[in-house]
Amino acid sequence: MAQLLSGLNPQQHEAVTLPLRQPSGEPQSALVLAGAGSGKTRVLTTRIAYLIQTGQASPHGLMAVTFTNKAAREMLTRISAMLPINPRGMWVGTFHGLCNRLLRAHHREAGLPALFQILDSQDQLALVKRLLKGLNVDEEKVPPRELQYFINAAKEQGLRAAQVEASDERSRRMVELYAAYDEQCNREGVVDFAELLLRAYELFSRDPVLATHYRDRFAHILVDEFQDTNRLQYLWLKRLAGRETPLFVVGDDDQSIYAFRGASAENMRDFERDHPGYRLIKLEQNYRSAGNILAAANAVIRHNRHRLGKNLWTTDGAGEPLRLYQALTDQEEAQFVVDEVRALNREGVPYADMAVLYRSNAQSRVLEHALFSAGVPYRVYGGLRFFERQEVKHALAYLRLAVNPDDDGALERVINFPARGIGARTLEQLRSEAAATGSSLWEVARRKAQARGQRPEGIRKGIEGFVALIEDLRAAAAALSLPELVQHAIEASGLAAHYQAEREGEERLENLDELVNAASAFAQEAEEHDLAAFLAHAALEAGEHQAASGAEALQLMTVHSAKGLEFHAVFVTGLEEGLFPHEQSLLDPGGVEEERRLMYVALTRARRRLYLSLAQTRMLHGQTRYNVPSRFLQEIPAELMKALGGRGAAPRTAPASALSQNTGPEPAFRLAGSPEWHVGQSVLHPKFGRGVIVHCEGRGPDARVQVRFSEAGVKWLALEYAKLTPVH
DNA sequence: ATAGACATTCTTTTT
DNA sequence: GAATGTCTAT
Repeated sequence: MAQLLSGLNPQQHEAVTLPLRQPSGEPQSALVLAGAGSGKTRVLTTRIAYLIQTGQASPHGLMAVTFTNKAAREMLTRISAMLPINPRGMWVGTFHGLCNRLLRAHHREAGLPALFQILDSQDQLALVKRLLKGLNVDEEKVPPRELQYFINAAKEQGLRAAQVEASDERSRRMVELYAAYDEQCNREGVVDFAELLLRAYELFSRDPVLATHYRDRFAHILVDEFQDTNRLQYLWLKRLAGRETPLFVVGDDDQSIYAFRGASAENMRDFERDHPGYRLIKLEQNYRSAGNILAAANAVIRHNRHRLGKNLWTTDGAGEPLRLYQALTDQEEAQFVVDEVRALNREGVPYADMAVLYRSNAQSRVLEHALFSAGVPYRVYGGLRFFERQEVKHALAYLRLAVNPDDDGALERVINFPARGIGARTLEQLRSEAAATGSSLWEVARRKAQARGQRPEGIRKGIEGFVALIEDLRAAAAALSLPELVQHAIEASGLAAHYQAEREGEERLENLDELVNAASAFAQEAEEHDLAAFLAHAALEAGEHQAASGAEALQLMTVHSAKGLEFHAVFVTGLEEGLFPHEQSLLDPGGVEEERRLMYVALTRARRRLYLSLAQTRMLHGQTRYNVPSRFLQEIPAELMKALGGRGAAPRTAPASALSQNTGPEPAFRLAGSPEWHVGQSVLHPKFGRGVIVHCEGRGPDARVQVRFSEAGVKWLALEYAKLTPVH
């Protein structure tokens, strides 16, 4: 025990050993405000170990919820390092993972088929599109993305279609479509991410006996990254916790970076209201970063209003100054990163202990190019994930059909991939018949195949072939082991042959092999190893199953995915207005503050060395943009920073103080030297050739011109995207 | 029916 | 620039 608690500072100690009851007998809830690098995960895991070791909790009676899979894994690893217990049976996981577990166990009570499938956002969008098409709704009128967003936003508030208040015509329409969407999901036996939570939440209201059972079981609920929870997640927690269960939540309002996804700062306030006598513990001592880095982070975050208030400090020295580099172009910025990274590596810093951070994934390309040319090993997080690759999704779709052939989404995805002569017309027939009879596409297809199979000339092709294939897979699912089944599906479906024939198919084949490997790994590790569980795993954990995670590689990632990590040296790149803070964020009220929190997260990832860089010119979406330094740079006291000179003689860097001159409050994004377009002007387009402007319309990003091209005729072009050059 | 050209659209972050 | 959707030629 002493060993468990040794080395904790007074606040950490208090959090870990906080009694479960208040003197009054009320449950003692706690809100631990844990600054970056203040030992948050340690407190959480040590408390769990402490509760178990002192007999105040059993591993079985405790639930710990995290936001990401990464955090859940880390927590499990640390717990099993501290305690001689098998953590597998413990309820430690993400909100979605735990809800999935709950719904699998009680699918009947939740009104779900035993083998319900999980839609990731891609699948969800596809379903929305299919729905709109089926209802003959013009995609111009109701953009699928907006509907998807509307549905998720409602669900994340805990609202079903019938409960959404619709004031105007448009929202009434959206609500109708939301209802139709849910019906479609039910027909297909599929569940989207938000639905996992909403179902589990409703399950407890609908089934009081079950609710009581779980309330009695989980005498302890601990929540990580509380600032990132949304409304529904909080409601779910409250319902599960009941009156008698103390909630132990850990969070940092300054690191709330998912408000855009419905994470609600309100939850922090509601927590205070809902838990009278709760204990507030602030962890402010930072064990990660040098003084200057913390000073910079504190200085930046101070510009936010409505904070719960927290200031990081350290007993460490000030350390080095932050290094600022202002490049002329994004390529030069990338080169700078390459040079510094190599220099640091020569000094003995392992590549894996350095990270390059950026605001958006699109920025990684230039960096990757420079690193690749220089032969620096690197690894990119995020981007296209393993289970999101098209070949993997195709294979998974076949497997999903083996589990549940009524899954129309999966069926549409692969009924003609690889091509087996089922074209748009055939599919259209299937669809209309399915709509008319209220059955799934699979049922219609099977009926058709049977009817035709009676005819003597029934050669197995087209629909018949497909139906036979799926039936074969269904039979195989019962007979083969998981990896064997995956292998069989890849071959029997023709996917393997298809990609073998394709010139660029090699990598895809490798990924399919990797899928078989993933299946055998899953079968070995997971407690449940049937196909349905594997498919759920694929949906919930899109997987960093990224190409060989080279142990000794520089880490490239977005600031979002860097949360919770730390590195010896960190490069925060692209510190430009419009990029970071992102231009989209400037529109909504809390946007800039969220960006600032993001900046705070970025800065606090560094232990010893922190680089800040920007480029005056950047190629983005095929356009050159001329950017002004980020406002966040001005918020860092100049004396903490040292401006680095560029290579060569040209004075291409500005001293820190110079940064403050040209950043006004204006949204500092403009297209440099963007010519004044006017009617009658001659222009050159890379594809359409020469033409003359005949109409101008709109301003800013919406500006469009109509051009009469000598070859290509008359076209409307959006100035923001079209690569038009003026001709004089 | 299908592949491939061509055009259009959207570009923030993720369970 | 990429990914998706649409049109066209086979």
